[in-house]
Order: sequence, then C-alpha cells, then structure tokens
Amino acid sequence: MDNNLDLLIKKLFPENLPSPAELEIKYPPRQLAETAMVTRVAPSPTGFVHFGGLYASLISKRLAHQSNGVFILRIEDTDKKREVEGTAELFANSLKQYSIINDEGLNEKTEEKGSYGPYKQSERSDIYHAYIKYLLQQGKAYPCFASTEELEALRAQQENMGERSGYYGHFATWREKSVEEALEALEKGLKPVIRLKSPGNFQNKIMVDDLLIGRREMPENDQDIVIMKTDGLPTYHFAHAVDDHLMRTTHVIRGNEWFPSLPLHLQLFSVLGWQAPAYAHLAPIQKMDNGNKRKLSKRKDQEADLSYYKKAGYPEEAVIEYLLNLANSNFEDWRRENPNANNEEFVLSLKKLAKSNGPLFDLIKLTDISKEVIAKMSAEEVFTHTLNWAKEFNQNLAKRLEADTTYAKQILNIERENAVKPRKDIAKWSDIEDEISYFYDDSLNVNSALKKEILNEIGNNEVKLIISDFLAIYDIKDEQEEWFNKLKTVAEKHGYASNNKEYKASPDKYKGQVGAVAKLIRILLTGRTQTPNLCAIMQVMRQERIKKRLNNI
RNA sequence: GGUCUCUUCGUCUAACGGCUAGGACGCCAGGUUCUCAUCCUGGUAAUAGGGGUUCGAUUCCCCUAGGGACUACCA
Repeated sequence: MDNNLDLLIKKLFPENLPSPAELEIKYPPRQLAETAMVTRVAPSPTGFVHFGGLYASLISKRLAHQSNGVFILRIEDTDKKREVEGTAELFANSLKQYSIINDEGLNEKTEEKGSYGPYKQSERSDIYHAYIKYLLQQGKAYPCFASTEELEALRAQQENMGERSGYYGHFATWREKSVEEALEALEKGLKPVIRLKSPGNFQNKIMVDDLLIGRREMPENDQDIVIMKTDGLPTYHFAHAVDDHLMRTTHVIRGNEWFPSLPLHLQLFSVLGWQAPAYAHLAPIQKMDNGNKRKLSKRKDQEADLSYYKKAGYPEEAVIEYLLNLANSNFEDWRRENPNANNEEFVLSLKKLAKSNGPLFDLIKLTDISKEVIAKMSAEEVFTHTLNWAKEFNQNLAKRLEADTTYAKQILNIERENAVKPRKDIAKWSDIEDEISYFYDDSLNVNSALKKEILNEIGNNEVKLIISDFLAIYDIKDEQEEWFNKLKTVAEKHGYASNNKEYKASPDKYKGQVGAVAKLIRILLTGRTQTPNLCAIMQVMRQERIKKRLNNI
C-alpha cells in the first residue's frame, strides 16, 4: 500500500524536488522588527492595470514602508489561458510611475530583486510541487480524475436537489478511491488534478479575523478544492498559502472578493502547519450603473484601466492623493494643514479605512484634487509634465512647446509662480493645448465671430481710435497697476466710466465701463472673452504680436 | 438557492450611547476682480423602513427592504 503510494507520487512528480525542510532554510524568517509589516501586491497579468490594483498597491506599499517593512510585487501567472504577455512589466512600470516602488520582485526592466524569489509563480513550480508531494504523502491531498463533464453533471444534480454545489463530502468520489484506482487511471493516460482532502465540516463555525471587517463567524471549509491543475500549475488558493508563507508576508491586503475564501485559506495554512498572515480585505471601488453600484469593470469602464488617467494626463500625484483620500478620509484635513508637504509624509492608517462596501468612483473629485495639485507646481514642472505627456499623446502640442521653450514656459507661468493665488483651471495635461493656443499665431482665429460682434457693437472707427490711443501710451514693461490706469485713461477719454460703481451710479452718462474696453482688447488679442489676467498675457505676448493683433481690424 | 457582508446629504465620509448630526466635492446665491479661474460669505441636502433595550440610539439587539461579494482545473 505504502509502496503503491510512493509509486503514484513518483509517477506524478518524477523530478527531483526540495523537501519542505530545505525550503524553510532557503527562505528563513526575515530579520525585521516586531512591528514591521511585509506586504505584497499580487496581480495576475491579464493585459492591463486595474485602478483597484493601484489602490491596493498604494496601501500595501505605504503600510510596509511606514513600518520599516518590505513591499513585494509578485506576479500570479498561473492561468496560462488568460495571460497577456508584457503585463508583468507594465505593472512594474505603472507602479513606478506612481512612485510605488517595490522592494522585492519584478522591476520595470524585467529583472528581479530580493532573495525570496522567484517572484513569478510560473517559475515556482518546484516549490509548489514539493508541498503537494508532501501533502500526498501525508494523505492530506489526493489525485482526482473527474472530467469537466462529470463535474458539470455533479453541479447540475446538486442544484436539482437543492444542495450546495461543489466537490465535498460524499460527492467527492475520488477522495475515497484507492491508490490502485488512481494508478489505473494514470495508466490510461488520464491527467489528474490534485485536491485538498479538506478536514473541515460545513456545520462547524469558525471565527475569522479581518483587520477591516473585524471578527466574524463563518462556516468551516469542507470543499476539496483543486490545489494543482492538470497543467501542473497551482491554483490561486494554494499558491497564496505557499508564497505568502515562504515570502514571510505578515499582512495580506487584497480585494474583498477574497473574503469568502478566508476559511479555505486559513485551512490551507493549518494543513501545511503554518501560521497564517493577518488579512485586510478592501472594498472595491465601484461605479453607478443604471441606478446600481457595481465594481469598476475593465470591459465597461474606461476609468478602470490605469492607462485612462495617463492618456487624459492626470498627474500621478493627483491620482495618488485621490486614492489616499478614499483610503483615509482625514487625508484632506491633513492636506489643508500641510499644503506643501509631500503626500508621502501622510501616515496611512489601516484602521481608518472605511468598512462600507466600496466607494463610488468620482471623476469630479479627482478633477478638483488634480487642479489643486497642478496649481502648486512651478511653470517648469508644468512644462516638463506637459511636454512628456504631449510627446506620447499629442505630437502637435509637443512640437509647439519645443519650438520655443522659453515662450512656452512664460505662458505657463501666467498667474502661477508670482501669483498670490495661483490659477486653478488646469486639471490634466490635455487641457493645456486649449489653454495656450491663442498665444500662437497659427492658432488664433483672426476672423472670429466674437471679433465681428464687438466691432459691430463699438464701431470700426471708434475701435481704431481706442486702439491707437491705447498703443500710444502702453508700455510692455507696465505692471498691473500702471497698466490698468492707462486702460482707465483710454476708457474715460472715449466715454467709458473708469469703474463699475461710477457707471452704476449714473449709467446714462457713459457708454459703458472700463470692462468694455478690456473686453475689446481681450477679444482682439486672444479671440476669447475669457482669459487670465490681460496685463500678464500682454507681457508674455511681446510688443510686435500685440501691435499686429490690435491693428488687424 | 446557499454562505458572507454592507446601508449617514447627489458623491466621499466624521460623530466614547449624550451639544442644533460635522467636514470635503458638487450645486445655488451674494461679494471682490478688466473677463475667466481663484478667493471670501452664506445656503442646499442625510442617519433605508419598522420594532425593541435605554433617561437618551446614527451608535446596541431583532425583523423587513435594498445593495455588494463569493459559490471554476479564473484570479
């Protein structure tokens, strides 16, 4: 009997495998302080980076680094059918862009760092096999040759009878089969999966602890779940237990879709004789869809994919601050008290994460945060970010910026570095093109409807007189106050009140007020009725351009 | 169906069982400014419903309703 079991195991795993004891030595407990947290993010490479993945990564990384611990990036590529090549690198790259640097695992150059690897599950087969072999020897796991059709039939039957579906109890037929029967099936060329022989009873209740959800009662796991698929790769559940034990993870932070699997995972740790890590299950970020909330989904929501923010040109910092705000609502209080601090200085608290079922994604809130973030940047920073963005997503803008970088930076500095209250009208780099277009002669619409309108309103001759009077006294070096005084002088000369109060007091005495003259100049100069400070704009535009535009009636 | 979980302004959320349920975003109104973006003032709006326990319930308990997750050889 024992000989036959050995034979079966040898047929299943002919290769030379390390023993569990050897693996314990190879991956020893980490020499870290008691309070240090070892966390990891473990994406499966399916072609894109999910917004929720960034959220979990941010929290995991912050908690690890705040406690002088370790943050790991592990790639869960055990599903060969769904795998999209290059996603692992994409993930590492994206994290890096958002300043979420992992201490161990893959980096953006497809190299690995850290001594607890490999960090790609597809390269850890020997490790998983070692433990599966061990469980088989112990009689805690068994091969199962049930076909997909058989399993489907079983499920249908269970549904008909109103029973819980799954492979458990007396439904788990291969659990009771002899080693000889397994050998026989093997002889026929059938490929088995390996199942856990669950020691659990569904009637038993166990207490599970979650750092966010709290202490909860759940039924024990009694499902003989698959731990190794026919292709020899482990399932998520098994790989999770093995990897997080061997990598000495202390805190597993992941989406709460895993919460129902917690009894199973605790059982796996117990069967393997290991201490389970602490768990924190995060609520997924959701979206309103026909009046119902649902998880952000890749297929339906473009904002689920991280590349959406990149393409639109939201600064990474803004996205991070939005997520920090979702994670800990006191972040915005902290930000108000520390307006210029780096958000890295904010101490993230696991306890303050909301328990609710998941916040709704709010683009308007992100936009607000983004405007604040950009308002604090220097012209140089805005220029660099915009140029980098434009090189990838808007070639024309990139060319324009590079053609005269000094001019571009001057434009971007209007009401920025010298301003008491910097402008807050840019939420993303893609907004810039329109913001600055009228500074460039090839983008100015010289025959705009607005221009015709104002010329009609005031009269061509009158406009010419106003403009020539203004140009006669205007000096490019004029600062705000002087500039405005000159504007008032011209306004008064042509029958406009120099301030609003006077005009309102006796509207009959005037054609209008100084604002009307400003409006005229603004339209001739920019083709718009709404722009930043005109005086600042004119200083940047330079004398020749001003003359040319103002005289082009 | 089964297991689990959640529910406070439109949204994100705060409130040892104890002030008029607080803040932020949005929206609205007023003020400042050459227009806009700002900035300042004010306003709008919530404890899902029903029972208990209690001097007192957003908070504790029960029921109902609704939402979400899981229920694969996917993660």
